[in-house]
Amino acid sequence: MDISKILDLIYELPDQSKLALQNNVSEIAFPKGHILLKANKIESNIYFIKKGLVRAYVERDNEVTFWFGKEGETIISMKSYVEDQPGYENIELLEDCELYELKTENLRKLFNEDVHIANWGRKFAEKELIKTEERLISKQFKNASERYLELMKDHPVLLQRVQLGHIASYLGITQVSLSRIRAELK
Amino acid sequence: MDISKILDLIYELPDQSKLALQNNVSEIAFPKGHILLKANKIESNIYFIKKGLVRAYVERDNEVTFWFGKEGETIISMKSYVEDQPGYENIELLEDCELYELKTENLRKLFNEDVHIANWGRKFAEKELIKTEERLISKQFKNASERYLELMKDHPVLLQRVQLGHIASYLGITQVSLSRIRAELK
DNA sequence: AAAATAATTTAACAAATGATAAAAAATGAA
DNA sequence: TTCATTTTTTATCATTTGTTAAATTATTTT
Repeated sequence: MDISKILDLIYELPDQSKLALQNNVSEIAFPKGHILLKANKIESNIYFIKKGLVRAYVERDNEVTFWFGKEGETIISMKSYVEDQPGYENIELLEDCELYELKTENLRKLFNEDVHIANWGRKFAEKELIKTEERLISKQFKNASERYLELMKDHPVLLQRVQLGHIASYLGITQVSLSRIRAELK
Repeated sequence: MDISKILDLIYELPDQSKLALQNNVSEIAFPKGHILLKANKIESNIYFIKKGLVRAYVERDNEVTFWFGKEGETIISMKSYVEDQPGYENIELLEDCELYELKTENLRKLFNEDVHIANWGRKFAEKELIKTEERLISKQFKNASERYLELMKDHPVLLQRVQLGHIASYLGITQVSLSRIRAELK
């Protein structure tokens, strides 16, 4: 997916503003397994996924995967981007990826100069917020089996491209529990 | 908490932009128990809490409380505000409240006219996003007892002002489970 | 203060999920 | 292909959380 399309998915910009953004974007590729962003570091870039699949996870006793990103989606260390503080997430590439890279510093400059880009940034955060809030609510009143069915319905492609251990973690259960749930559904 | 302080909590605006926002704000009060926002309706206002306490909940088999707002916080139907669609949340006042009211329509106009206000709106969504994401992650790798202790540490005031049934729902457990957890901690 | 109502706790049992270990299946490397 | 490694499933038992009902405590109304 090309950068113009990706930017439009968030919010349609006037040509001039869109060009200003695109002029700050460069292309870069990494292989499967690469760790793109590391926790406890201030990250100075954000990325848009041209091709490939990634996951965001935090390290605790075990790894907790809390987000998947595929073509058209934005990779960001929220804390770095918003508060200039070390982030909590690691980003691992689950497939070979082609990415668009944008320096946070340049984006900040554009936010202050161009009202359309500022609103583009606002829309991005607002849409992510709704998605996250809906997941939180879903987690709160659905059991693991219902959340699995919901994921199958809403994001069937993830089940084909992501190994089940990560899916289980994303659903907030152990891999063994997920296996059991899948067995019961047969 | 006065409106000037509340706006600054999100992002410090130049005087002129701040005044433009404040000029669109009016004061209004409602008693405890009032339902301020209703689910499945497009809401045309957002509110800032001058004084009081509210909760956001969705109705399923039972009620699921997923957010509390107190002095200085912003009350918003996310779907209405972001996508002009009926929202999923109800907002109930848990105490008598004094609120600042702002028409979404006017705010949208300001977003398009004033780059500072657009960035103020961006910061608001970004900060809410981080809070929501952190709660989602916490829900994913902590058990109920750990989440209760975390809430006690981070928001002790809620435990004094909110009845336990709502706290339990917010933690994603039943009231009976919360009672059991509290008994074990004694 | 007494009565009525609402909120919280306790108890007993059921259901869901976790932990550990082992087996089976799938994938990747030589 | 064969071997080694990784992923997924299955089985067993432990722990956590849910459900229901009743008892207790707190709050509100009369």
